[in-house]
Amino acid sequence: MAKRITIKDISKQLNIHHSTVSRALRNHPKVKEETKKRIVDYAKKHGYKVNMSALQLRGSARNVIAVIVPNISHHFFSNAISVITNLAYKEGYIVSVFQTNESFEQEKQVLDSIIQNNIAGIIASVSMQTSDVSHFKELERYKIPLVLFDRLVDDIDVPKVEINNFEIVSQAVRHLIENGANRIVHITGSDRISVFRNRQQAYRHAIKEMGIEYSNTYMIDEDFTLEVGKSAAKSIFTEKTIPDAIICDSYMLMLGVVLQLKEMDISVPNDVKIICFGNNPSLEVITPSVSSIVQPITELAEASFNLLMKRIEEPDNKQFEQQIFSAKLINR
Amino acid sequence: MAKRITIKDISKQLNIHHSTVSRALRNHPKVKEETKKRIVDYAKKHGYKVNMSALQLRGSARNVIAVIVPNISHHFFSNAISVITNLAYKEGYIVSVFQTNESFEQEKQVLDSIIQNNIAGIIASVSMQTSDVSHFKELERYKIPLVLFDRLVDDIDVPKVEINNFEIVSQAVRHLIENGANRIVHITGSDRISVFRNRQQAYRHAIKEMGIEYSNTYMIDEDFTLEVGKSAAKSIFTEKTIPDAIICDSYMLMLGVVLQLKEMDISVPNDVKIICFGNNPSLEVITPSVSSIVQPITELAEASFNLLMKRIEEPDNKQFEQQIFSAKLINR
DNA sequence: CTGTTAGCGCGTTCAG
DNA sequence: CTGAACGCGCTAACAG
Repeated sequence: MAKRITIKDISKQLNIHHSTVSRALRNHPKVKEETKKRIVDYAKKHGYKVNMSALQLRGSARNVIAVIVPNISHHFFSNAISVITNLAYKEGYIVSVFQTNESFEQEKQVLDSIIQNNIAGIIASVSMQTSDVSHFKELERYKIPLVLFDRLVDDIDVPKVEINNFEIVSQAVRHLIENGANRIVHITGSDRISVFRNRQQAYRHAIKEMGIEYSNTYMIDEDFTLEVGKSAAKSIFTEKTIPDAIICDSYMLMLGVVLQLKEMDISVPNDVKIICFGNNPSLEVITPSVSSIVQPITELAEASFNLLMKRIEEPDNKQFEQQIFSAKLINR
Repeated sequence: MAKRITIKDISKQLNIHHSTVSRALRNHPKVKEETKKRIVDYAKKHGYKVNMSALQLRGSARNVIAVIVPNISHHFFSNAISVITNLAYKEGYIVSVFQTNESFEQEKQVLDSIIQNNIAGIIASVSMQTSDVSHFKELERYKIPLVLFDRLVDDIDVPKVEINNFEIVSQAVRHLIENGANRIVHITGSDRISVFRNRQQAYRHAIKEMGIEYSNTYMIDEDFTLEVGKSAAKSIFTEKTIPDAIICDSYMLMLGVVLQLKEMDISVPNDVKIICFGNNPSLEVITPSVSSIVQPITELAEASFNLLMKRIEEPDNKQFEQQIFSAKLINR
């Protein structure tokens, strides 16, 4: 049962004290070049690798960043994770991903295991079912910095990164109305989450402002899957008054909606215009064509990461920035 | 600077030796119920959490699984990661994701940092530029179990999970030819990777078998992006003989191809039929319509995870299973 | 320049 | 049933 080689193994073999070996490997100035060379050569030859667990235990290093998202496989989140992973890697961090599956319970468990694992910092998008945030507040006690992105909650004071949800949805509503719509439905997430709450407020505010009476907010508080989108469309389009436009807060939901409308022989965009949130390049070739709100995912992810780094470097700076990036409406 | 609470802190407060505290928290039988209760209550009240780094250092626990993929944001991989993360979580593991960006160098570095971090096991899909596998072989020395999935390499003896690439591509070729195609181009990855090599062999074998002369394998050994797909199409469709069908090994490449053909006013599927690999639900609503080869991602991910668990539980069992799952051709 | 010592948090001896 | 001692791998402080 070969064990992994340690600093002590090297020290025994070379008859040098293990602290000297440690110094040599850390490139400490006060080690004779010759012994340093011997040590480094031996280490390389025998595949010595530091044991991070030991460093973590000593408190001298925390090299893992946690990213918490509701669903890794959603295009928006997987892109964000991809960007964060590359940035983190450059800074010497590893990324662990955690998936809450939109469940409050799982989110709490996830935070638990993060605390157990000596993690350097967290970038999180909260689950749809999160209302109570005490589990996030608990992180303070363990001095684990937290940055929220996209799916924010209000009652917690940490750096936050989001897009201009209010403005972009207002713009979307105006755009639809100017193009003849007057029965717009908004398919969205739980109003516990500020992203969705802001969008809902924008929606209501804008249709009122434009003098429209019809208002229909269809709230979904589970994972945004294609199936959920289908059943949303089914229920919306069997009401007495059916809409002539849809604003959909998720790409996946939109796919479901489009498929359902196809089945019901409702034509897009003739009978119903659709605008959805989403950067999926497939949108370019999707028919019927759907306008979309493109989010600057890379910028969001970069900003989140940079804010986290700042928090890690200056743990006592309690000035929490809130950064807002602009999404763009692409008309198709 | 509040530190995190440890077993010793509890022991001091309660005037009990820390070893007893440890036993109580691990629910060791020989601790008086009363003291156990005192300890557990105190621990819960003050938010005690085990320090995993300490456990790892002692060698009593490794609770992190690494997943290595070329690009996290590709639908196939993000789905696999999502499935693996959920399974791992149930078994008490955390998942760290690593992205090689299709680079051999980064893959080597990734393995380095995995070794440093005392990781329990690895599920990997190799990068496009990987030919030499010595960095993977090095894992043996550190007793870190490895399972390869989807993107395999031959010269290494570990459990492997893949789909029936040869059969499904043969089937795709036959399907195209039976539907009138006789100039099929295959847009694929590097032949260093067995997935792509198998598909290329299947392609060549099948067109030969069907008595077709035209043969065109377009190999790409970088990340499968939309842009790469576009430029592939551009170069393919400016040759003297242009194809009437395409088999495309990636969804993203296919999107690029379709966009480029649109620009060139080449009609799909009238002028060119396309079959691509991919499970993206967008395929249902993409126009022009594209047939696709659907991979059983969930099964692949589950199998990989289970094989890894087996390797972790029986590290000395050198019987390496190779599991093959069936993809399905969906005609559109 | 190098060796000694101590301790990070924990669980497992081995004694009582 | 509980306490004392040890060591996992590493580095920092101290002593030569």
